[in-house]
Parts: sequence; structure tokens; C-alpha cells
Amino acid sequence: MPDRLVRKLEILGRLTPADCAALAQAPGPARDFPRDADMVSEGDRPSVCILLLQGLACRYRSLSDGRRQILAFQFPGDIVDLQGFVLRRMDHSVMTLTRCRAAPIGHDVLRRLVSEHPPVGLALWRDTLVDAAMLREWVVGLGQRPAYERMAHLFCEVAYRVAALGGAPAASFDFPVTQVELGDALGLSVVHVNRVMQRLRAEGLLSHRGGTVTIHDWGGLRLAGDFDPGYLHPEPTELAERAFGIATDH
Amino acid sequence: MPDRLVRKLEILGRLTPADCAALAQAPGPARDFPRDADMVSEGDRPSVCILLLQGLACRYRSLSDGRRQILAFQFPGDIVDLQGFVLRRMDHSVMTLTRCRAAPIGHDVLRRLVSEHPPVGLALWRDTLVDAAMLREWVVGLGQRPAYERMAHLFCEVAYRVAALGGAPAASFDFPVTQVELGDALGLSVVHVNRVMQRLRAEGLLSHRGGTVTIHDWGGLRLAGDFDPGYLHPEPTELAERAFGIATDH
DNA sequence: CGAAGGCTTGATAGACCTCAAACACAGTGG
DNA sequence: CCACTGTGTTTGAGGTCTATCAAGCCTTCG
Repeated sequence: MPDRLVRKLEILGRLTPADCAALAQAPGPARDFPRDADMVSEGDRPSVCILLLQGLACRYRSLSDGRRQILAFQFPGDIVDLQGFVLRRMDHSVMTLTRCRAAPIGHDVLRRLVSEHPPVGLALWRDTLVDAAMLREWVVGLGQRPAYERMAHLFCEVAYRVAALGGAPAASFDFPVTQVELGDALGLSVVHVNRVMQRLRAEGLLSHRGGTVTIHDWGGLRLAGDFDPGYLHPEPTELAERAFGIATDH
Repeated sequence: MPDRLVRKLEILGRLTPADCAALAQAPGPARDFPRDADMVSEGDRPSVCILLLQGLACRYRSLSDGRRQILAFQFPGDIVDLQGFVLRRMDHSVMTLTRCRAAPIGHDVLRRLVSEHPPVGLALWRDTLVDAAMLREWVVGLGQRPAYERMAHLFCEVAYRVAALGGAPAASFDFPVTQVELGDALGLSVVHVNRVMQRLRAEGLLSHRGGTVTIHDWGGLRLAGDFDPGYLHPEPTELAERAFGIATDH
């Protein structure tokens, strides 16, 4: 069910039914990946993009000495290596964090889709830019926020992203990551992640057990994380759409 | 002289002479900005993009309590708020670090340019993705690298970027930033920036006086910064270009 | 010459890391 | 049914990197 992708791009790009239909037909047969498996590796020059259908994955880069930095979490509906379509060479890897189901979209298919349906091309461009906005927010967090705030902020972001697209974040949702993985995402050691998590729990903000996050105090969490969802660009955008042949009713 | 922009996009996108000509005509009359002036502010919904012609600028985000994180340095030839064209609302600000000269490119002009010259659109998309690649590298640095390595890495990146586009980095180049600004970019205090700079100097790697960086030991600096320029995607890319009507001679 | 901004230095403090080990829990096999 | 193993979480005790505070110094510029 690539519906999540369609819905996401619909929000980003104001697609016509024809665009949506073409988009929905793009993915090939789904395939399963085991846990902890690389879907794409740094240095690859893929000829297909991978659309995540089920499960949780992450983009990451590992350094020469074994350190690893997680760059983004990927949820169902995300194209995990759209970059590879536009830039050819992957400068980072993508791996599964749980068992995953994913469908390939051939670059040739995507190419035809984009040239025959310009609004889809624009929506994809926007998608990569929202991605970049999240990266900026991570830079801000890693550079300026102390661990506690950084962590609260991350959970806010994730809550927003797993929420029904465009909807309000749920009080409880799946987020099956280990504390090691949280550490690699936040630039913290496991030990410290653990202590910060305990504090978040003690303050009554959230708990994380068995891969499920439960937010007990959304307002408090937002405050603790100094979270402002503006950078996620939730509002449908109606921009320079005419360049891509879209009527702007504005 | 918007030539730097043309050259950059030429590398990114394999433009025809007609594309280049159209691109070169896009910018409006240049304008000067004083030092420390905002060119675009968070929350703006600009109707033009700003092409930097001379001087040094940076993108940044400031937090509620006054902390500030610099997200990227912008050099001549960069469109500092291309994001605003595609995503409408700016989620960060851009300010000058020196006196600057810049030319506006109206969104309407850009829109026509992109629709009449699809290769330019693709090149711009690529440009935003290279930007994102640099952000990822900053995330890795802030999350995983200690101050010394992080700083060495930054100077490597800047050396590459100010180099004649596509060429080898020069031994000496202008980079007029204060140590406060370096701190805001690297997530370090001024005091620590100062001490790390002294160490880089003491180790004979580089010096930074009067706004000019001189690299004394390029190999050593690269090593100290664990620097691999792959993420800058220097190689011309010849990808799904046919989607944008570009003949691939490959 | 005085003021302002930037650089440099020293001393102290705190956030976070590393090392090391114990604990909990699920899956496996005898 | 009970070890047994493995992965993930939790705790404790140092140790380090980097921040903060507080001056002093240098250069530039009006």
C-alpha cells in the first residue's frame, strides 16, 4: 500500500487524480528485509529507489573508526534513497531497524513519471527539502541543545511524523529503537541516553517500553524540547507551481 | 557577475548554451548589504531569491534563549534562499558576515526559467541536494567528532568550496569569520574555538589571520579532520536527465 | 587618545564519556 | 521445566572534554 506516499506528496504538491494514479502504479513488487540489514550502502549508484511500506529504517553514516551517526529515521511512505535518483551516488547508507517491507521504484519509471507529471516532480523536490529542514533542526539540536532538551525534541519530531499525515500527534505510537540507536542519533553514549530517558520518565513526560512510546504530558514535552513544528512544513504549499503546470487557485 | 552560479549549475546539470544564457539573464539589479544584516528572516515568505555575488553570508537559526546555530556558509554563486522558492516559508534566516553584494531573482522569473529550461530545474534540485549533503556532514561532525577534528573538517570543506569550482583547493583563501562565528557554526564556545585554533596552528596545519586562511599542511589537515570530499558530489552527474529533456551521451 | 570589537589566558565547574558490572527478559535447547 | 545464551537496560565510579566566568591584551577606527 503505497497510499502513504501518495498522501504525503498530495499534501506537498496538490496532485491531480491522474498524478496520484500514476504515482500509485510506480512501485514494483514489494520485498522483505530482515532487521539490521542495509537497504542501500554508501557509495552505491542505485538504479531503483526504495519506498518503505512497513517497518522502521534509518539513514546513517559510519566513520573510519567505527563511530556511527544516524541522520534520519524513515517511516512507511518515505522514499529512503530519493537522493540517489537525482545525485546518482549515495553518500550515506540506509539500514532497517526492524523487519521491513519495501517496494522498488525504477529510476526509469520515476523519470517517466516526473516528465509526464511535473507536479509529482515538484512534490518530490519539496519532499527532499523538508528532509533538509529536518537535518537543519538536527544540526541545531546537536550544536546547541543539551541532552535532555535534544531528546525531548527528537520525540516530539517523531510523534509528529508518525501521526496520521497532517494530523495531530498521537499520545502513543510505535517507535522500536534501542537506546544504542537513540544514542547514535543524538550523539550521546548509551549510558547517558539511559539516564536522560529515566529523567524524562521521572518528570512524567513520556515512557518508552517494548518499542512503544507513550507521551504522558505533551505540553511539558514540547516545552522541554523547545519544539516548534514549523520546520516540518505541515501546511500544504501552493508555490511556484505554475512552473510545473499546476493551476494556482490563489 | 552571476558567472559563478552559471558555472556551478553547469557542473551540476550539463546545461546547454541556451540554458546558460537564460540563467545568466535571470538576476535583477545587484544591491549591497552591510555587514551583519539579515538578508532573509525566518518566517518570511519571499517573492524573490537572492543570489550572492560578493562577500560571505551564513544561514542560521536562533533559539528562544539567544543561542544561535550557523547552518551553512554561503559563498558567491550561491542562491541563499532557494528553499523559499520551493517551500514558500523560510524556516531559518540568512545574514551577511561581511559587506555583500547580491542580486534578486524573482520567483516568477525563476518559475519561467525552470519551465522553459528543465535542465536548469534539475540542476537547482541537485544544488539543494548537495546542500543537504553538507548538512548531513555537519550532523556527523556535531554528533561524533571532537572539537579538533570537527574544526579541521570545517576548514577542509570551506577550502573545497571556495576553490575554483571543481578545481583543487587553494593553499590560501579568504574566510573572514570571527571566532564567535566559528563557535556558532561548530557548536563550541569562543574560548574553546580559540584554543583549538591555537592547536591547529601549533601542529602546523593552518593559520587564520586577518580573515585569511592559510593551509600549511593539506595532508595533515585532511587527516586531522578525517575529511573525504565525496559528499560534496564534485563529479558532474549524468543521471535521470532525460526526464528533464537532456540527452545523455552515455 | 579613547572606545569597541576581537583575541587570548587562567581557573573552575559541569555535562557527558568510558569502563565495568549487574540485572531483566526472551528465545533456545537439553 | 530448567539452565543457558544473547541482547538490551540499568547502576556506579572515575575521568575528560568543553563550558563558564573573569580578566587582560591587541588592533582598528573615529
